[in-house]
Amino acid sequence: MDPAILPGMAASNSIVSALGDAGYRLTAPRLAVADLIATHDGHFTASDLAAAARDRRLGISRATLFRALDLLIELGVVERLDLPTGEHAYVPCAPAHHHHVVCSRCGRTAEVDDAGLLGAVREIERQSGFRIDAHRLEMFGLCRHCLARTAS
Amino acid sequence: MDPAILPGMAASNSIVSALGDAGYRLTAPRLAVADLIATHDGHFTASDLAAAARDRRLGISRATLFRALDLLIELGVVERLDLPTGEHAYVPCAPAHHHHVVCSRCGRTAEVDDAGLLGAVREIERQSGFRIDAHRLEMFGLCRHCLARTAS
DNA sequence: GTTTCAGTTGAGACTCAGTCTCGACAAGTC
DNA sequence: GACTTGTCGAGACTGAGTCTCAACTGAAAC
Repeated sequence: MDPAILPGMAASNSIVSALGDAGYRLTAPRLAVADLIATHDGHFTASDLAAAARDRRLGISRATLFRALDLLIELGVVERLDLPTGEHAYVPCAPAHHHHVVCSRCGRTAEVDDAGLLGAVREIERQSGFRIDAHRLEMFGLCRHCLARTAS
Repeated sequence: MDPAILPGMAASNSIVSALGDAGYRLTAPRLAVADLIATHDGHFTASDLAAAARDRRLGISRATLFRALDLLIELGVVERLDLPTGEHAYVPCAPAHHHHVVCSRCGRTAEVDDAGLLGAVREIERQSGFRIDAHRLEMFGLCRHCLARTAS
């Protein structure tokens, strides 16, 4: 194990506690991945994460990184997004059902709750004759900060 | 050019007219791709399309297939979906803004219009402080046919 | 009819995200 | 200490999608 990975570097972090609560071992590579994710402000791609791990000389292999990501997706603390460009990205988030708004300029994301969407989905169910079991809404635009910067 | 590709095989087809209207050449490979897409009932993946082209011995290269798909996406007559499995799929559709409901069992898709979604998006805009320029809603469930089959 | 030229093609190499396998290691249990 | 189970890194592999390049096509200009 690479000495650069030290448990404790990301002690206070909801991702770590989600791992622990679910009964998974809090190994050094997992803590390191959790820490990398926690330091990201908005969404990130798998290769962003791999590059960050390389920069910090964490010595985490690609396979381990993807395994950790899968685990965190399964636990609901990370979600996979599909950007309009077709790229896959990941965002840290709360485990409850919600949707993401992604800033097209800086990559910041915000989580939003239902906000009347469920009504629209029920209406669509009625229109289409489908029984809708799952839905995914992704929104893209400009965040508060980028809007302010554009206006000034 | 492979003699199996004969223009006219897909004469009456909205995809073909969209190509023509946009000023693109109606070449045999493009007509063949349009025809392949038109014969698909629900969504399909790029490799489905490649396999179908191979079965019919159309002699269309992968690059040409992807080029044709890109073109049709640009024209808005085909849309790219992200299935819950993480796979990319494509669906033929109308160029106007709409959303897709995908049957998780048989793959059939239905297009639905806004149905009150815009109100929800405005509310989310207010909540989050973002200016939302684009959104994508995908819904997954069971279509009328699969529901009936399940019930019986 | 010939020439020209942009648009289009197929072949195949390439990239990149994500998966899989395998042998090694580490922690907990007996 | 032996065993079991979970986890690890290395590296090969897969498959979608892209890129390049030389060849071809067809419409327009001459």
